Amino acid sequence: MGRKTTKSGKIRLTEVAKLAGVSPITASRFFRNPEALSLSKRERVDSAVKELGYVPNLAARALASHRTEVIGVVIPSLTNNVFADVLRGIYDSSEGSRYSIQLANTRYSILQEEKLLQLFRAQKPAGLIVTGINQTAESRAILESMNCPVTQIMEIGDAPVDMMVGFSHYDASFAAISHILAQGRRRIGFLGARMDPRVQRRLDGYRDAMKAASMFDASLIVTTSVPTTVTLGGTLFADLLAQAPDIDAVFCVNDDLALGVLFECQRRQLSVPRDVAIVGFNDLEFMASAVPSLTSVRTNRYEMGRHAVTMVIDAIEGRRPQEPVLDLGFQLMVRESSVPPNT
Amino acid sequence: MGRKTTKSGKIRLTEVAKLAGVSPITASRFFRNPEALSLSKRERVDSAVKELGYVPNLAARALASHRTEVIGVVIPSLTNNVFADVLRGIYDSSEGSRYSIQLANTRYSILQEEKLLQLFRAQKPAGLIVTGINQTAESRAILESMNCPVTQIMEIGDAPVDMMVGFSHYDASFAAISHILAQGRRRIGFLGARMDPRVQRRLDGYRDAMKAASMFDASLIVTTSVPTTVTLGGTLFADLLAQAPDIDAVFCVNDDLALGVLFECQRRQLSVPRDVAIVGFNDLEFMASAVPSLTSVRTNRYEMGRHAVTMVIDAIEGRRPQEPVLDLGFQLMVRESSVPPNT
DNA sequence: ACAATTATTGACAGCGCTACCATCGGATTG
DNA sequence: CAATCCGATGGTAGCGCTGTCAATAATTGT
Repeated sequence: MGRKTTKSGKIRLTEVAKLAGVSPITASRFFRNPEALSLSKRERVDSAVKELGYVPNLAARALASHRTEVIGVVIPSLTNNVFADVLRGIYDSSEGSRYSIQLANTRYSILQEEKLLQLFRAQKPAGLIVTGINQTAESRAILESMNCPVTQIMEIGDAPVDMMVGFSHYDASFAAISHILAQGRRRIGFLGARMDPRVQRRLDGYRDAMKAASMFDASLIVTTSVPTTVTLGGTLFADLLAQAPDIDAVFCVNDDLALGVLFECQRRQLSVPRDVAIVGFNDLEFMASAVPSLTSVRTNRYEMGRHAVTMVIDAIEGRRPQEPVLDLGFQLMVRESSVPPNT
Repeated sequence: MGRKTTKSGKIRLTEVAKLAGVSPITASRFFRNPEALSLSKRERVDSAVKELGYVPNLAARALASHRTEVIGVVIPSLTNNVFADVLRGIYDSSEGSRYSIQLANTRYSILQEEKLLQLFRAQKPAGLIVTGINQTAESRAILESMNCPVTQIMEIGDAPVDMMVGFSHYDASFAAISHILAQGRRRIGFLGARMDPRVQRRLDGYRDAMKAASMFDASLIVTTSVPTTVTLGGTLFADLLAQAPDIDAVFCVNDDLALGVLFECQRRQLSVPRDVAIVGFNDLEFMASAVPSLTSVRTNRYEMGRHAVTMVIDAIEGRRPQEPVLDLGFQLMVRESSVPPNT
């Protein structure tokens, strides 16, 4: 009579309920709201589940409950190291919870984002994490109509769809430029690639900081919509030198560009930081180990992912945060590339 | 009477069928096997779907059909650039298909992998992509019992669970070492971190190439189980120099380590390649742009992702490949860091 | 021209679970 | 002590779709 088979046969909730001597609905509640069961039944169901090796059928659950346990994540890039860290935070935080992550990649296209959100809407996710605050009106309408918690990540702003976790790219950039100015540099170039909204705000911070110091000059700015690479950093730097040969510092919107600039300086026998100071953005791991070590703005990417998931899950389960906008800030990591060579 | 509401109300397949004047099952077939419908009905259903803005309920579909349209992907790391490229290929190829990707991260733990595979088994995915060929016996048993196409990626071997796409890490490493030896270098150090199975095979290739040239010396090898970073490359190189001061070349199991070695050489005023040749692995983008440019082994990561998905989808739909093992090979990208300075 | 075959189509039942409400003791209250 | 309430439990009905198989229409061969 040993039909307590672990074989992936027909173990449904009904079987569990039978073994535990309760009704199926009680067994169902064991998973969704165990506190509602009396201790004795809870234990009986628990051991029945274990004995039978029961695994819930998620499709049936979703169909019957009109809900899923999926958190959708919309990011613009899979190759950008920045998002790799965010994703790691997201996956780390979602493990152990009942929710699973469904990833979607917009490739920096807001139209693609709109399509992906439509897809998500059809799936009725339990929660959603989207990148940035520059959705199209249509995307925003979808998000607002979704009837599930939404967290916008990577930056913060005034009008969250629901919740936000990020930092001010404008402030971070402003702080970086202020630091460079404080080192006595006057002709600070700006190098930007793949000018997404967050990079635009870094440019705004640069512009305002330069204007505040009466150092602004449009010919110090070189940008392109091309995706970032290290090689591109060198190219942009060459362009910058061509149009403003007297620069004494470069602010790069990300660390890959900064590394490219460093290599280009080596190629041109320019001394860093004597001839040119270099400051990057994101503080990827290699920045500390370059020669000279490179100054950068550290952002809390992993934590951003963790918080985003936690906020969404908490909101799904009714624990809404006091404050919907969470500012994770940034830190300027001052290194050799931006301070006087002989301090 | 204009109840052709686009409002996300109650548009089920039944409504579509009614509007199209067919039975629900015919409407259902429109999605799963449109060729089976007569042209007239196909068009009627098609326009009904569009008019009503019908979106299939995936949960109901999964419940009724005992299948999902999910392809599970098991990778060991989210931060490793190598997998970022593979993932990009996977997501790019899955877009436009009916299948969605479910990602899971083992963090290089084969026990974690086992757990994740158990989870996947419960969800009955349509297909599975797993990293490497070193699953536990238990994992392998799960994979074989899953009754869905499985593709192992990143490397190739003799006994595929089902299909494979990758390349020989042993051969790639052997080729790299042969190249360095051909440049007249004799004391070639080996730097390895996070010694996962694929890195181990690179070590095997190194060892055999060195032995074949009668140049093998265990004191030339420095490895650690710590995860790779650029900084670690410098540290390992320092260790190597300490235990074998006479080295004239370094082979690094990945490009991050190689970059770290380059920086460490700059710090120690060692000339590359005159004093030390450097060769990396993977050919990340920055290798070409470093000063000097760094030799590396190019691997077709993006293509690996693309092929893996294509193979799985084809197999799901009954188009099994002639040859279950696909070798994508590698290319040695010879650059300044490994050739004589004055050629 | 007629049986045999093949392409289309539909009826029925049910996938495994949970929403909704009903039930039923027992505790609380005036 | 009856009226009320509450926590714990169960019964009934589907959720929206598709597998199975039978029924019908179209096609073909001889």
